[in-house]
Amino acid sequence: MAYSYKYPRPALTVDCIIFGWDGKHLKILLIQRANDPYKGHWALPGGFVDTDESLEEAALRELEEETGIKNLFVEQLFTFGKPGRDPRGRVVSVGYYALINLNDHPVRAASDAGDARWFFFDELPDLAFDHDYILEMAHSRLQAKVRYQPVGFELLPKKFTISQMRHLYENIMGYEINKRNFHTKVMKLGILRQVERQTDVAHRPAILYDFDEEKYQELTQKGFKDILFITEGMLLRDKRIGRPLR
Amino acid sequence: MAYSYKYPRPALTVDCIIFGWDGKHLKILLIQRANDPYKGHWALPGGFVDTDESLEEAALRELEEETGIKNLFVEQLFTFGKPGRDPRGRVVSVGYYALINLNDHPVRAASDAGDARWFFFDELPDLAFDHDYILEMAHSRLQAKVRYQPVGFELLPKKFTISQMRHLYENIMGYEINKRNFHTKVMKLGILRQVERQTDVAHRPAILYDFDEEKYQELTQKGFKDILFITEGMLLRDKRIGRPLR
DNA sequence: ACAAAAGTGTTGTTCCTACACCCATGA
DNA sequence: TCATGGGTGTAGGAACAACACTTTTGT
Repeated sequence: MAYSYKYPRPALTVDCIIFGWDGKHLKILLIQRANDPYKGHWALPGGFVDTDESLEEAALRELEEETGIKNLFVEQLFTFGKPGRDPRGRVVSVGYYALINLNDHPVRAASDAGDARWFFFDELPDLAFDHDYILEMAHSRLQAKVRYQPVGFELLPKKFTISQMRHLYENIMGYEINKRNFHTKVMKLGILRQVERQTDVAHRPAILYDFDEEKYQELTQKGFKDILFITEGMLLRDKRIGRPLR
Repeated sequence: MAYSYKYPRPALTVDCIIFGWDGKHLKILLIQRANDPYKGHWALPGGFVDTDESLEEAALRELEEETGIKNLFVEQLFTFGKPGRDPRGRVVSVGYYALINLNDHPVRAASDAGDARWFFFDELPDLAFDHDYILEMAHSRLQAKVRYQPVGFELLPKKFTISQMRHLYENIMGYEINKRNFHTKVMKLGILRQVERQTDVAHRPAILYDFDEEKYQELTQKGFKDILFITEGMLLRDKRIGRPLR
């Protein structure tokens, strides 16, 4: 059975850019394509949009089908529609991205795709289609977002130290961050609750915090849009850490 | 002749949100629909994407066909794809927005649409489809953008006074702005060139400036992302001017 | 005692905010 | 001279940037 229309229509797909954090490294979730085109290549999870679901629902459905991950908060990134980006013909794709803590979301080998795996953000394979471009854009967006919103709580474990948080930010931004000033800034926000202390570490034990969601809500509502969380001078630009994408 | 596909495909359209400035008011470009659905209603200019053009090209083409306006810099806003947003069936729409100076871009009565007109942003008619929602989103985006980038030069005439610039920002933000502090901030950027003086006004003549594009480029490249152009305290929130949308 | 990482004190500087005030023009 | 809007001075405080320093643990 076929569906016909008076005018030609592009195919519509969604692609998911899932950033993960394992406590040490920033990672990206990729699937190995089971079919042509680009059979065997790694790609962003995603697929065609059904007629009765919203774009966001499509993104979440495809993600679950291909990787087993569900219940994410995704955010629309951009829509990619340049003719020629897919060898099968005109395909327009809506990108969605999300941030998760790796330990909370195990990846299962999926049915639809050959394989699903986390890759270090620094060591990505060549991707199918224009997915490397999409990924680059998602990363820029993440960097921009992180600067003026203290996000990253989705990525961190429930209890975390300021150092862990700083380490995460360093990996996202690609630069070392001034320890003192980061600490001051985070504390001033007042959205962390001290819960306990580290044990069994060969140095002064760090304080473990959790995230006070109520206080965070208050902040966002009172329009804290003019706080820049990561300021320019906080980044130690000389000593570059991590590797830039391409 | 018809086009058929193995699986159903949503139709893909683009919609254009064009903000205009006439020196006094913020306006929006709308067209009157010539055909059903929503025949006779006002709507955002836009239409179906052809198979061989990019999304941005489609937006610019539709805009020109329906309003005669061309050569704009448009920026992608968001993609709207909730089932049911169009009574004709599943239609996904990519929104593009742009800012222009009204005097530079005359609107001609267009062939494709019944009529094209500028509306005061404060006095919009009920719009077709979910276009009021799209417009609201575009306005939020404009407000956000304007806060951390000194845009608005597309909207202003070639020579303008600081007051005119402030007036524009007040209309975008919906609040009065502190005169002194706005002036200081603009001057500190160093992207304005003093060119001449007003004449024939019943008060001290203002200095006319133009926009130094080179200096602006320098700024953007050196990453001035952490300057907030419009800060929180600069907005005089008590004395609300303009009316919020809806 | 030492290494290692956590966490704190502090200072000069810039930026923000909120005022009050003066200036130049046409009527 | 007055009304009108353009433009400037400035002071207190908050935030930023940069640096050195102390603390607490395991080995």
